[in-house]
Amino acid sequence: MDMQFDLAQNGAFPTVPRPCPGQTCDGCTVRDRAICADLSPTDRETLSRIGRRVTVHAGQTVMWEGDDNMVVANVVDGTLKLATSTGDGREQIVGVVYASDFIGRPFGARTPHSVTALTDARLCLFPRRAFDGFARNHGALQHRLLQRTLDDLDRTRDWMLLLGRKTAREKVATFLLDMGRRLRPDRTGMIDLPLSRQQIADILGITIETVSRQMTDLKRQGVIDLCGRRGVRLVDGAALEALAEGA
Amino acid sequence: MDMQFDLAQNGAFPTVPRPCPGQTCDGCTVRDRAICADLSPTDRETLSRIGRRVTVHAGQTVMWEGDDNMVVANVVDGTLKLATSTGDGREQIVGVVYASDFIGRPFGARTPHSVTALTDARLCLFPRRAFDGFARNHGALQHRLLQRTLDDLDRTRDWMLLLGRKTAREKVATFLLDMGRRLRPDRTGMIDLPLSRQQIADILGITIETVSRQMTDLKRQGVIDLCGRRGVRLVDGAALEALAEGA
DNA sequence: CGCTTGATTGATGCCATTCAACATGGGTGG
DNA sequence: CCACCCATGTTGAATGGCATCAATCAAGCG
Repeated sequence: MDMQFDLAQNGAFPTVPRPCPGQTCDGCTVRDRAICADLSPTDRETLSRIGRRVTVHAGQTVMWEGDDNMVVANVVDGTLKLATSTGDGREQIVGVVYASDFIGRPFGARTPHSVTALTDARLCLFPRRAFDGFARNHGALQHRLLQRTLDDLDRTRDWMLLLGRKTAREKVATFLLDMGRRLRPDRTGMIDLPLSRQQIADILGITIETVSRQMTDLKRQGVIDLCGRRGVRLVDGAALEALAEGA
Repeated sequence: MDMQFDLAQNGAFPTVPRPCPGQTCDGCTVRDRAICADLSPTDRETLSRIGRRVTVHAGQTVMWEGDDNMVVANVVDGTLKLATSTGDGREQIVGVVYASDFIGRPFGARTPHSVTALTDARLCLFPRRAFDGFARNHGALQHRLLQRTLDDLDRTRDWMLLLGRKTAREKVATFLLDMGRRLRPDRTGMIDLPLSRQQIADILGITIETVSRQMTDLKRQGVIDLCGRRGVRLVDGAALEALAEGA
């Protein structure tokens, strides 16, 4: 892991990322999908003044598991991973967040898991305590946060079935279908995975070699097509569905 | 699984469990730990009139994965499991709930996972839509629900590390420590597991035989002591901690 | 007592990991 | 622009951990 390196190079997070002050909610691309969507213009303005826009670079870790919980944020742009790891370095990715998602742990003293940027990303960052105070007084915000957390919990629990009970083949097939749903293919049907093999392995709870073998197997079977490191085309979706369920 | 049997015997849930009407919040044993804790007496009274007390028997399934989402509930007494399963019958337990916990999926049309009683249990049951409506208008309730959901999400994500990255030995050790924290031992230090070997296996994502082998191994090492089907004594907690982290 | 259900133990095989070599390709500096 | 390099990905062979199949054991119960 290059976390130590990131830390040395960039310093601990809250003080680090380059702020882009002066930016308001007016041009915000996620304004009506993020948790602030239901706020009145004046409330949104108030919230906006609590926070600030920052950018983080791919590989940079935004929050560390177990640290004092200082900030929460909306993801304006980019992709980040949430992860935990064992004492001896085995890592499990417990979530991947995209534009308009919310990160951090409101109403809690500790950061439950690390947050690391997979791509360059822009965040709308709030000091946690200030955000907590604001949320307590704004039911609409709190309601959206609740909805989002309930959805996250459902998805996370579904993923437990994959981690605990599915074979490597089923895991990879499920993962590819998931990506196919989330990502827009280009005109040839090719999609560009936002994750390395190692990251895929850390999501599925298997090794990088197993990911690679399963992918080439699926290619040999004509179910998918591989192109370069990150390109995949889902040739036979129905077959993938079948394999994902254990056919 | 005897789910089909339960269904045939008792009918689909919402109409089934024997109601115990007339009971109020006054003598409720979980009143100040459940989500209703922060409500004013009059609000609590209102909420109480929306719901009703029911009892369910061990083995009975309260909600079915994928069904229309009709009810939510407070657990007054007993233990229940939340589970999902693959088409071919492999099951993964995604949560275990105890007295004062909340079950069901507010603000959602579908039940995301099944809920089954592990012991006889008493529930304070609410029609989902009515509960949703009440919650929307009561920030205190919604806030507590949010807190609880955030905690659940943290715990669930932690469990993903176990499912995805830990060995059978580590899984069993972690499970036993978790039980040791949650359950009160008797004067000899013995604790009574609320789960069968099959259920433990379904929580840890391994087979019943592997659970059994790991337990007897730990016993041979003098780390734990086994007594009957459900009795365990954690003899050497420090050693267990070490094994849980991969020593 | 037999019957049933749950738990333990044993034998065997397979899938995923591990260790290792090799390929690829994106990026950089000469 | 090409050669080189390092990170990333693929492939191979061997090991081992866990699942599977199956027999035995231990309780509870009619």
